[in-house]
Amino acid sequence: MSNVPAATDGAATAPADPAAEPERYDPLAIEPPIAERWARERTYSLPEELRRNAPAEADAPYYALTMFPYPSGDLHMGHAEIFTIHDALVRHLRMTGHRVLNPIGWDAFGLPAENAARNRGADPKAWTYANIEEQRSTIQRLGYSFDWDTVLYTCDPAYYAWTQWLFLELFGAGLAYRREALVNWDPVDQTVLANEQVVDGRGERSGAIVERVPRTQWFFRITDYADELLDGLDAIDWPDRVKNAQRAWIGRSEGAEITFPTADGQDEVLVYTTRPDTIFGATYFVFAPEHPIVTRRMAGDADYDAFLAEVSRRSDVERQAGKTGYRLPFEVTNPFTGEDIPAFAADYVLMEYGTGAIMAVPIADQRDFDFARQHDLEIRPIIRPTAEDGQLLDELDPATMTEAYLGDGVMVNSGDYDGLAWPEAKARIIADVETKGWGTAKVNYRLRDWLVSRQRSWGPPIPIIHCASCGEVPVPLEDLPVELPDDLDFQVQGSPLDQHPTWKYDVACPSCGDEDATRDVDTLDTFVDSSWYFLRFLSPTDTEQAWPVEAAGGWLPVEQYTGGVEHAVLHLLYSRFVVKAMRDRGHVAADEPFQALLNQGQVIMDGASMSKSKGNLVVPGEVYETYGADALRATMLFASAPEDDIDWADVSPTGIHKWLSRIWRLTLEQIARETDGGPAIDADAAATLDRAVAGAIVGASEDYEARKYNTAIAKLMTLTNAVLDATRQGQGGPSVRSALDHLLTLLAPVAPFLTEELWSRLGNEGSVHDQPWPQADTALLVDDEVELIVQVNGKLRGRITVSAGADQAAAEAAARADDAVARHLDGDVVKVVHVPDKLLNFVVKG
RNA sequence: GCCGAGGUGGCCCAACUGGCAGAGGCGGUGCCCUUAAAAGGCAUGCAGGUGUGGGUUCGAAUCCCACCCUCGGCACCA
Repeated sequence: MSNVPAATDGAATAPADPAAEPERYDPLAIEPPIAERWARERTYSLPEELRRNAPAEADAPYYALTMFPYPSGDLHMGHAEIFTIHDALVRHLRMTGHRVLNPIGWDAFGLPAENAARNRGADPKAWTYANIEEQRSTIQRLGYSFDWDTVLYTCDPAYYAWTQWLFLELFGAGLAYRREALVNWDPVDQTVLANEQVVDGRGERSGAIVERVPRTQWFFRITDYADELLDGLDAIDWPDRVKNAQRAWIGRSEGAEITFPTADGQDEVLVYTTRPDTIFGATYFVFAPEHPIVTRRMAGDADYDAFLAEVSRRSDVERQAGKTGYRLPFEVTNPFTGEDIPAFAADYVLMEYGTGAIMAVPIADQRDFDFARQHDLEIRPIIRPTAEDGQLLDELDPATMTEAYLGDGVMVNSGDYDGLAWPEAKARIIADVETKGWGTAKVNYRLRDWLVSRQRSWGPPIPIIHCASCGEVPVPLEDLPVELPDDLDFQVQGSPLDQHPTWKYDVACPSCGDEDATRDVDTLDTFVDSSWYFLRFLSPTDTEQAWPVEAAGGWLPVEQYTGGVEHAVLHLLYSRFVVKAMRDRGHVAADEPFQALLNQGQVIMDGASMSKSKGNLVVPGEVYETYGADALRATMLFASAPEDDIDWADVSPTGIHKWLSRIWRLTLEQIARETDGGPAIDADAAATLDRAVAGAIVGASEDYEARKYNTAIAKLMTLTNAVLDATRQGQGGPSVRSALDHLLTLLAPVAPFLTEELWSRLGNEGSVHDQPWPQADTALLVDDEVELIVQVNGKLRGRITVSAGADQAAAEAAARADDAVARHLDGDVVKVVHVPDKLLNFVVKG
């Protein structure tokens, strides 16, 4: 980088008149010109050849990524926090010798733009880009050192052409398919949703209670990767809570599928159970209400139709409140007992999980227990509880039980299996089931396929053409992107794209040429856009390929990903799936997209989340327009460790501003002394200060490595105080200058503007951000003498000074010579504990 | 209900593999500067033993057990 002149004209205008007011720290004056220069000169861009090719080891390549923002408006405090953490990380990495790939873009498709169009008549594209422009300007004003050469927008046809390509790749691999299923319908947003987007029975965005409706929709076959998605978690460095959330979401369970014949011999029903050992306790049988055997057998039954209608109207919340059941007019035979047991249709059994039918064991399953109590069904004890040591406990008495028994025990009333502990019984029964041909061992997952189609219009059109004779035909690659029309009417009820007068008809079947073929009118979920954007950053303008495969091999996985925990099972799971699927198609070498993940905490206010309606909203603008970007950044980082929440009511930008002002003043005073030749601090003070510098380098470096920016800043404050102490009488000299140079270098990732300005005012070469990370002179930190604390029976009784590395004998002698200690050594000394250079503890008896 | 994180001075927040509890900040108080206020400067721990009860240990904020509270996440998945 070229030699940087003083970032403002401040240096040139610094007053030589000693009587004049000293120049005050004015971040609002010094920051904007530097920010503009970084933007103009693309200071933090990586050379294109480096990014488009596999990087060399010697470059110490590092892909640091922060979740790209959704442009719903200007940046909020959460954005400022995560970008600040990420930027401190990136700037520190650069100073420690890494070539950092640090891109930014916008997750620019999505419903808010469409809602703005519907409610205010805005053009979704114009609305989106206006918000992006506002965010970009704030991001640059705050000094975040992104690479502006690789900006991407997911709503740009140059981007979504490749989102559509990705869809077709998956379609070609059989990983994208269309089928009818019971799906989540959001009546407010007027679209279907993925399971991951439904929280507590409500749409994640709209908050509306979702309805379960049968619809033909597009899915990605993420369940093909369920096992790998689960096992892969062990190899990545993510917070446990995110891994656990994904494990729970994938929900692997081991059990068996067993066939139960109907008593009339007409049908065979497959059930899935994780507790085949409890089969002797199966006293009734339950089908999902929509189970095909039931709907076939009950066809034309008005009473049952009424039940079905009732059940499908119930929300999840209602379903959990009580279990609705319908006694079916046939029975099912338990293959192990030969008994015929009553059959029900009930909404607590889900068609979408397992086989849609269960054997009900009320003694050992809480839901079956509840249902049995409600419908007065037999609860048969087939397990006798045992204590931890295997000791038999009292037998269960169904008459008095209030809940199912889930603990350890041995089988009873279970034929040949009596007396076995249940894990053994489970293994034996599965083996016997297989031998007899009644079923097989089976692994099941809670994870469902990813529903990706949306009935919305501000998203990438699904690149499929429907033809009466050829079926679902992919749009030929040369015809990508399938572009959105720019004259959509957002006032219509339902999907604007579907109701566009010409768009879907203006196409012929690519296969047979049939003019009656139509385009698929659904768009892809925004989570599809964001499931691969980290790959596109390598070559965002490439028209030949989605990403350079070679380069992707070198840069992926992203070494450090930072972002919010709200994506634990959405974006973060989808991206993992996409990378694995693309890997299997030969497009990327990595197994995982993100090697390490850092989830920042929330920015809250007085213990509550901020919102306009609560009137406790703080926005970045009001902070940086008062105290500057550096103060905003330092406040965020100092407030807490990155993963902890920040309560804005507890933090003080004024305190940080005061500290930065102090650094400003100390540096300007030093510059004045160097100009005027003022006195130097004495040798003792210089030695003390040099030690403080070495200590700060060691401490701050460790903290930066561990990303504990709050304690790193605390150590820099300590160093500032040391400079203050040393210069109290107005002296300066080389040690003070060195301390300030080091302070600025160590502070650069946190406060990039102040440090850049002062670095150049001190007359240093280049940018402070291009300096190598300082190395401490650790010899300064080695003491000849150390203070040893002396305890008697663990209580502090004295302090003695001994030479460093003194052995126990020497330390003990010195300690006994100390009056304060000797006073407590009346009894018998039974033991002496010596921790070299730290502590001596006498254990005294009596 | 299950899983996870966490309870340390008035407040936020530190304390490496157990080893002097307090780094750093906020707030408070006093003084200086000022016509005054704000801003700034200087000084000062202001008093508490780490949520509760046990245990291990020479020694526990740190490890173990039980419990209480707070905050997140997941909850009919057979």
